[in-house]
Amino acid sequence: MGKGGQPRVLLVEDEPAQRTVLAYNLEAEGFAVTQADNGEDAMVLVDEEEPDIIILDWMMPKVSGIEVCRRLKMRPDTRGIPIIMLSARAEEVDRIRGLETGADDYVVKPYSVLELMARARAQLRRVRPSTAGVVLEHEDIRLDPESHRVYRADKVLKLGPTEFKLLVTLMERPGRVFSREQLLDLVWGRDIYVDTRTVDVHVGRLRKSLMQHGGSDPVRTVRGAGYSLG
Amino acid sequence: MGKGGQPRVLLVEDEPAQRTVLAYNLEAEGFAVTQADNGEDAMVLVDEEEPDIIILDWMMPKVSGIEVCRRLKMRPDTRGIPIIMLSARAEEVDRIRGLETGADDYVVKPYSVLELMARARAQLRRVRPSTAGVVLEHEDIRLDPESHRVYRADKVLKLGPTEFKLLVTLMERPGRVFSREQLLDLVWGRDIYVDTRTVDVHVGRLRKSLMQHGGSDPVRTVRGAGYSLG
DNA sequence: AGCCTATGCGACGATTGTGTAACAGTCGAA
DNA sequence: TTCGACTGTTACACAATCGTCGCATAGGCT
Repeated sequence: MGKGGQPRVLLVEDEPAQRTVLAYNLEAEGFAVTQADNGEDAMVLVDEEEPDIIILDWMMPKVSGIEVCRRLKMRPDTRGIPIIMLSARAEEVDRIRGLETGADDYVVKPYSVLELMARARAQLRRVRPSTAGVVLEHEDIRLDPESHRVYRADKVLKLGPTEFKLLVTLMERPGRVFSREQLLDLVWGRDIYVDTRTVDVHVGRLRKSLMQHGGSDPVRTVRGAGYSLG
Repeated sequence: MGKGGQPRVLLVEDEPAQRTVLAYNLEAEGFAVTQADNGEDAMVLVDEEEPDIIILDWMMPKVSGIEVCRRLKMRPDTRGIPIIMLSARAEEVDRIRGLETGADDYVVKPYSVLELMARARAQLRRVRPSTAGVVLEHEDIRLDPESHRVYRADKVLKLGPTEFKLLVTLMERPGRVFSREQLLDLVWGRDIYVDTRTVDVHVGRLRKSLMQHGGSDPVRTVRGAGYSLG
């Protein structure tokens, strides 16, 4: 996942009608969709877009789906990306071969769109090992991602969802200065159109939340550059 | 159990990417993990490490998972170790054969990591009834999985099946925030397609049931994230 | 100093997430 | 069969939170 927002899916399907329907539904479900209609483009887009998951048609001109799958599963940097293969019923015999090639799941046409979504989400959940278990600490601030709780000097703080994500981001690299654009990317999500000034406001809110029981301001403003923790 | 409280798990999976993700998560969940990428090593490590539980991939080079399972269940000294088999969807037909071979549970890929953890804990609890863990407790709520009964302040509560499963899930990790998707996975099951809002409704019902004799609301809503106990 | 830009902050409607009641469908027991 | 318990979905209301604006203030230049 881009860190913050929509999961990115690369949809590779040569049949335009099917691709469009699928893309529409995926977007309605909150995915950021990149489309390709052949295997060659797909290989390029994998590098450019760094998708979180790939939905791949089996039969395609030029480079077939299974070939794309095989190549991606051989590269160490792309191996981790889950791949869901789509296949027409007639090709069902090749099912085993598909999974052997490294596909993570397999959906036979005609499929239920709901089912495909559910499987896509399942894959994302499987691969993304949540930041669980790691308690972030900085000075007297303690953040537990698992329980979604933030403490300062052993007092529980109350923060909104965006403030929480913002704090997680800052605490993952204390001292590092994040530009407003970077924060928008990391906290809000990649392609979301929001004024960069909004970051200021939320930093302000985060500050207030962090100091709700007293204490000094742990957030540093770097004029002309951005913000950092400490 | 291992000496220091951590349950030891032997993880046998030949695909490095999957093994790594799983190991990471298991360790984050408090397991002591030993890894093997083939059946032969697995057999040796069973003796050397004396794991409390084994997670075993079905398909593997050399000695297959099912073969490892069969051998271990024949030896009197290893028969008692619970084995959870992992299998790709295409091999689902072999399910019966897997359980016949003696596997104690069976998880189909793609699985939710959370679910796998939950099942592993369930197996450990089953094998080790003497150890505290049979009866789940949190504050004044007591849940006895054996008798399927829930008490609060020594009064018996009446809950429906789904409410019960939901409460079990939450009580297995008090404080941890579960997203609606995770709860759907853990309580309803992975290939059931149900609206996430349904979770809200059942949480509401659980709340009412838990407070039917008075008392405060033990379920915490984490806006934008999910629910947790306490 | 004066000027210009970047930032802090309060206030405002708009949006989103959640709680809950109501409803219809399913299932099993009597 | 009829009954009752339970389910998943929907609709509505309310509250939390959001993004933007306006203006005040602070910082960095010449």
